[in-house]
Amino acid sequence: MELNEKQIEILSVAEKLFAEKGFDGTSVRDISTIADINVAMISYYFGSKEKLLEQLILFRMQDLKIKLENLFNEDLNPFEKIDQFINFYIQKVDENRHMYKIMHFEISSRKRALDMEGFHKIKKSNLISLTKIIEDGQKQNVFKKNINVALITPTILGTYFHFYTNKHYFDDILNFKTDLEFDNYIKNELTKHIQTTIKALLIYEN
Amino acid sequence: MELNEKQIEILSVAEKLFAEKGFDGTSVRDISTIADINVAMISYYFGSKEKLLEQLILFRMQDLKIKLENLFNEDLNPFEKIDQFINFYIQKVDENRHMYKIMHFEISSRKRALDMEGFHKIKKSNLISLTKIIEDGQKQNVFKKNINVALITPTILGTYFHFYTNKHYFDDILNFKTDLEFDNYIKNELTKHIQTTIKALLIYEN
DNA sequence: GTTTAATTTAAACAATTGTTTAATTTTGCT
DNA sequence: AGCAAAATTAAACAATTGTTTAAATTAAAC
Repeated sequence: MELNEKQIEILSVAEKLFAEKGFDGTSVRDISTIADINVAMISYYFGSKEKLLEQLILFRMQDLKIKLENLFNEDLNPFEKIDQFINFYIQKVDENRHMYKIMHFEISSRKRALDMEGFHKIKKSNLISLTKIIEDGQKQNVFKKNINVALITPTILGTYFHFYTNKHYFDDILNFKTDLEFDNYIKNELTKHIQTTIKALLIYEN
Repeated sequence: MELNEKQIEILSVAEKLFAEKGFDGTSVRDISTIADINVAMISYYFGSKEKLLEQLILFRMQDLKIKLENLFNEDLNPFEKIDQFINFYIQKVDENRHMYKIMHFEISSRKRALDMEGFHKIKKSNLISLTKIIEDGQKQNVFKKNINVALITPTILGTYFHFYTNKHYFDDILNFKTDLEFDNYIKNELTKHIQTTIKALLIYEN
């Protein structure tokens, strides 16, 4: 489906509102008011509110596709590869935080199950990339054996999301005055924390 | 406010539905139907749907209060204390997974900001307990210096929540056939993973 | 310039929402 | 048993929901 400027504008407004107030907490009139269009245009362009969500997912899916293959050609040691992997991963997720929030906390509880397959496929592809890095490090004897790779992603993404979804709390205990401070903390401290955590886990022997 | 059996039953039904379908995705008629009561009883007992949510939070808040002080009297080394802390923490959170999901992913996006103070207070209290354990380990020279304690909790809770909220995905890649398998995996493998991760982080020197 | 198609609009639609009403039933107390 | 309070009910309420209609406007094609 070809999307014109106006349709993309509507999708962008919807994306922000869905992430902020949830799908059910957002009315089509909310969307139309902020997007400065007539309510009927949503049905006209997308058919329904539900189909608008489906289009939004399809539209953003390409952004979510994180290209990680190029990490292998470079002449980096396994630790540097992990650093780069996490840095790139968090950066991409952070850029698409609205969409990721919708994917994780909205659609998982949908009545009519939406197409999660594309999303799962991307996740699996990223999991394979990570597995390769780790196996590489194991061959070089810098990472330990018996690593459950499937649990690395929950720690990477989980740490990020927990921080992001509890913004108020961390604004409080870390004394952030502006949103920029919070964002910068994610880019620097939090990303570094996640990198350190994963690297530590990969060499730690119980 | 005193709560009778019927009121608690209503709150329990509402809790489950709010966690599953969200606050806005749950109608008072959904609640009344499942709780097998008349719709008007919700207004009669709680005043409104919003106040029902407030009561639910107050009611469950005591369950969320995790008593961690007793961990210090025992004769455990810092690693064992971390293991016990995480084990107890995850267990408590897992028991109250519905409420935690509501607290994290529902209320944070509420228009009329609800009382998050009690919840934040509990979190801060737990953070102090964890800080004591870590400082103890640092004094005994088994943990490294320069640990950002505030980022430990996001990794513990974040890993758990990411796993829990993406149940479908992990059912798929880890081949769980029943909910029990998933639950047992949390109790055993995932908890162990989190324990290992945090202990690794606490000794890892960059 | 006329015609056709695409876009945009205000209004109406039926369904669902949270809440209230007023009547009825049940309960607890003396 | 008699009475007052509490609990429960079906019905109605107004507001909001997503969606459709049919007319009006704009754009494109010839």
